[in-house]
Amino acid sequence: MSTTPVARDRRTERRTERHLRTRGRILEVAWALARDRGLAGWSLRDVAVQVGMRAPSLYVYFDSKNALFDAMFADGYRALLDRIEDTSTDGHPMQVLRRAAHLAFDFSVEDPARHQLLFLRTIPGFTPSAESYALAQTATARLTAVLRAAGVGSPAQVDLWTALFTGLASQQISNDPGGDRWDRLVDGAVDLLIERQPSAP
Amino acid sequence: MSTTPVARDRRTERRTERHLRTRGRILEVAWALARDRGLAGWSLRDVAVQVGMRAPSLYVYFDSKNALFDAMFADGYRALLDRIEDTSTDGHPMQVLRRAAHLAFDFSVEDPARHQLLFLRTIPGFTPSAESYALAQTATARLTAVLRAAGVGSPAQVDLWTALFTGLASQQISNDPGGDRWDRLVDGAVDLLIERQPSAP
DNA sequence: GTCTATAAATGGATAGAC
DNA sequence: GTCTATCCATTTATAGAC
Repeated sequence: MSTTPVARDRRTERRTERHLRTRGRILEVAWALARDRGLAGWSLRDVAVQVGMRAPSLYVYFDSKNALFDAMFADGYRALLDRIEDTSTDGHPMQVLRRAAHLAFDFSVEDPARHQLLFLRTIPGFTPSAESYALAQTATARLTAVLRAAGVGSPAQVDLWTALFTGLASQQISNDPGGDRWDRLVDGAVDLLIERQPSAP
Repeated sequence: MSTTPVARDRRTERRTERHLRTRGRILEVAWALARDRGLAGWSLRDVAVQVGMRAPSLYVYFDSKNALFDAMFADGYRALLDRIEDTSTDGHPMQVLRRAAHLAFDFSVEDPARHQLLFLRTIPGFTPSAESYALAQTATARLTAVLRAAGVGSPAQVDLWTALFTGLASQQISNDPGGDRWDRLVDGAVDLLIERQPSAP
């Protein structure tokens, strides 16, 4: 058995890697259950069963259920950040704003449980950790920068923008799940915001 | 002891009245707890204690916890209907729409738990009964009629209107509770929708 | 790292006495 | 109508063997 520091580091590394992989699996199962039964409709036991272990083993990877919620919160905002990075900011400002609007709308509608966790406050007793919340602020800042660059400049305009498209998504989720009744209004909503806003020059 | 049919009816009436009064008290306590700890943050035991009884006694008044949620759902929409009826539809369409917008916004913001129960779908396993849902539809129809009369005519416009002001309220609740960051945007949002330039200083 | 066992609390709901 | 007693299920979480 190797006992040199280097060999020990390698073992630790592999162990950490495996640990992180299992953590990721747990996170994925939790998301699947949340999507399937609602954000608050599952227990740690349910997660454990689907991962292939017993509930107590989960505590090796997460300190508590709220810690798992926190990881989901961070994971959700990381996904949003990725989505923002993957979205082109090329073209006419109007096109950029349309892309941004659909990005926000689709991101919420495609996963109502995630929408609920990230943008609503519905889990009694859960508050995101400082680290996770910082991630949320980063995502918000990144989206704000895109909007500013496309002419939606003032903080008030950004706030209105946010309210409008999360509002459309919320209505779509609650009142027409699987449909497109509010989806069809997204482009028109962008037009409304652009045409009415005083242009820069 | 009186045994005539008339006397018996009077007793039944009083008993029913008392029953309804107790039901109302239970409902009020449930709302208070929901406001205080979140819509999903209380148990039937909690309600019973604050009403001054034990949990099993609640079943004389409600068949299940979901039945209590259903009563709260109906109660919330009745409150919204009352609010609509109490709001004047006099004056310039612009004034009417502003009143309607503040009505919707304030109704949500002043009671986030009610907003969550009525407008979001966050209680796993709860679906409003047909009767309660009919009440919701009545309220929606009533609000739609007000908007139509004030010039927000098409269904798409009404949908956009709804999304916008519930969206503003949601943001206010989640991101600036107790503040007015999104409250200040309500009047400007009305201006946007009624095809006018934003109001001058 | 995973398990069994179990704590310890909580929850919704029912039975039956009074 | 209200109570006690209790069921029965569930849940988060911990202790400790392997």
